[in-house]
Amino acid sequence: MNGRRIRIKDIAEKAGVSIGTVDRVLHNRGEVKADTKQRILKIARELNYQPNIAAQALKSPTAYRIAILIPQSYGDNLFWDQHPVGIQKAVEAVQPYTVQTRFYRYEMYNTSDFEAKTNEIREWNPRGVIFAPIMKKESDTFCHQLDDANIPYVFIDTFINNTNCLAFLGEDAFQSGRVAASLIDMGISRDKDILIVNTAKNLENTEHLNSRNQGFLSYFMDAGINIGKKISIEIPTAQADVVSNVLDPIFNQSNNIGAILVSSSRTYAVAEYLNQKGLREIFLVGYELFGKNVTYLQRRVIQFLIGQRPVEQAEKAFKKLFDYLTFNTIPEKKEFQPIDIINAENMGLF
Amino acid sequence: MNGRRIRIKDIAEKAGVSIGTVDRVLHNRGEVKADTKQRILKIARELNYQPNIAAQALKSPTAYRIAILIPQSYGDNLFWDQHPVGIQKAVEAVQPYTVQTRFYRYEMYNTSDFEAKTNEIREWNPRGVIFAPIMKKESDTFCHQLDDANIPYVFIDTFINNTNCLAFLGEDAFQSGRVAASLIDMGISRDKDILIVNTAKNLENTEHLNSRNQGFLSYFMDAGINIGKKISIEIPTAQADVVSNVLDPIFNQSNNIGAILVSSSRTYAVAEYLNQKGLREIFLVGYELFGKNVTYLQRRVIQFLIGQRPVEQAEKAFKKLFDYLTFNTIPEKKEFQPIDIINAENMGLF
DNA sequence: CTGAAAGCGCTTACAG
DNA sequence: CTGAAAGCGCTTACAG
Repeated sequence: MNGRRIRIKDIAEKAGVSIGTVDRVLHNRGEVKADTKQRILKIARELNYQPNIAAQALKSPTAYRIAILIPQSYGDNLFWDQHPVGIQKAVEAVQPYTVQTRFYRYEMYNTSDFEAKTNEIREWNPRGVIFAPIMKKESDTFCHQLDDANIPYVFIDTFINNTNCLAFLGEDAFQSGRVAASLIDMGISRDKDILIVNTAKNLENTEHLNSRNQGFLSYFMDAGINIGKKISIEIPTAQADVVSNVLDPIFNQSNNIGAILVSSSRTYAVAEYLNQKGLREIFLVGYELFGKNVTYLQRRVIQFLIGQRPVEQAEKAFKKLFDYLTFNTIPEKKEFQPIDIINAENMGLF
Repeated sequence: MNGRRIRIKDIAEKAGVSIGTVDRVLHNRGEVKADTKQRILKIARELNYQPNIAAQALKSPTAYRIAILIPQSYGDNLFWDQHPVGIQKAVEAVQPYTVQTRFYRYEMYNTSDFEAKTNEIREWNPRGVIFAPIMKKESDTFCHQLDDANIPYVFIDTFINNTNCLAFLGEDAFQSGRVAASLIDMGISRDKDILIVNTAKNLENTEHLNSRNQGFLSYFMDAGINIGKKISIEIPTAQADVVSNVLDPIFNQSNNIGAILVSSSRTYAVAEYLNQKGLREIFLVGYELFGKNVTYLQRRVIQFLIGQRPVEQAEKAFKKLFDYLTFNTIPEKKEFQPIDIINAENMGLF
């Protein structure tokens, strides 16, 4: 932190060349004799040269174009409205660099809309892309297109294999299933059954809901003490009548269910049901702190929500992409977000 | 984000003056005719002028001196070694500005050492100070000295009233006591007793341990279902023999204790005791994720740790001070950190 | 009270 | 293959 900083000029003097030549070497802009190049690099290393980013930024006020491709909010589910907030924060944080962001929001599970949006992005020709590859096959195609165009991309929320993504920021879904399990295991007695509610339309295409389920079950294989049944069901949409149709047959008869896990952010739909039916003894655990989930957590209909900090997720994704574009920093490939355990007592501070 | 940015030059042209004059007005460096001043300010506002911080930073490589006054680590307790990490991150984040930080670490509860360190700081004459006002009276004195010298300061960890602190970053101690209570309430049966272990030498001087205790008890007044006794005891130091001396009389006889709350980061000391005694049925909750606490959490001797993100705390404190010094941004005065609930399943991701 | 000029460290044409 | 010069937007003496 102390002492005067090394400038290009210092390197140039030591090497007996001009600053232009040093710059060429440092940026690999070629056309430098091999041995002067080596000499300069050696000196730069020895002096531990770090470019002055103020000067760098001052010279290049060209705005980076960054495209962000994420789902629309749908109905009560405002999960995806949190990411833009994070992007905004990250953009402000990289001042004095200027950045131009554009959001492309596709309809969830609508593959043709997804494709339309990816085409718009390619027309815009951004320097980098941040996106949530919820639909595997279509995302794969988009990755290839970006690879061909030499545009780096960062995944958020969901990870898919066998791509050249620069990085991934998201939840360790398997582990978050385990976290949910550990809370339920503690909250209900040993012999009670547990109902697992999945709300996705098409589970195959949403790998991380699967992982949450697997993680949840794995916990009871090695660490949990609960020996009750684990019953999986699916609720296609969050509408009240649909929820009732699925849950009534279970709860209108005698049962041994002590807890429910909702593997997605639509936990409020089940909370609504339990609340109306007066089933307040059920220990309910679900995902994501926002909207109606907050209300039901506060009213202690939901016992715990598992959070994955979507704002921070987007913020970090942007930072990684930006650092790559600006400083050529290769980020750690996979970074998992902390898994937040949130109940009525600590919710206010998130 | 779009369009060309307004520069001083643009304002100067519109006002029919030179850029020097604009600069004088913008920085209140006086000596400008009143009406030109008004004209320039008006234009700057209309054009929504924002200085280019790259250019600003490039011109003034004068490093801000920031002093950080926090306790030393002591024994196994590495809590205060986490804050320097946060400061470091924050300093890197404000590049291209250069900052010179100096850490002054006082011996916990040693008032004369604290005073010695505050004198050293005043000799160094920093632009701002970040400090943990653990000892109320001595901290008060230091605040007055800083006020007189016109040096802004930010509190971390502990808040004290009636000072001119720029901001406070820390835990809502009362609420974190409630969080601990809610976990214990869920983890043990209704009629079990709860032991509250306080480890500070001098509770009066450490207000936030008191607040945690109060919050903990308050939970059982309004939300908790546990009706067992709440027994408070004090353990002066974390040494194994001292811990045994206090706890043996309790656990060597028949008792009804189902859970222990340790109100400080020295939770590991109690975990060590429980582990050695084979008291694995006790539900143990304590504070701070580091060192031996981590080990015992992993081994499920500790059920939950409450965390307050010390790294992030320091990071934010620095940012607030820096933004004030650089951009004159007045921060929100009191900002509470999120209260993290951490168990063996989500600990790995923090 | 005000303007003109130098310079922060870098990058980008341009000239050789 | 290399150097000299201009300029990014601001601040800081200096001259008047």
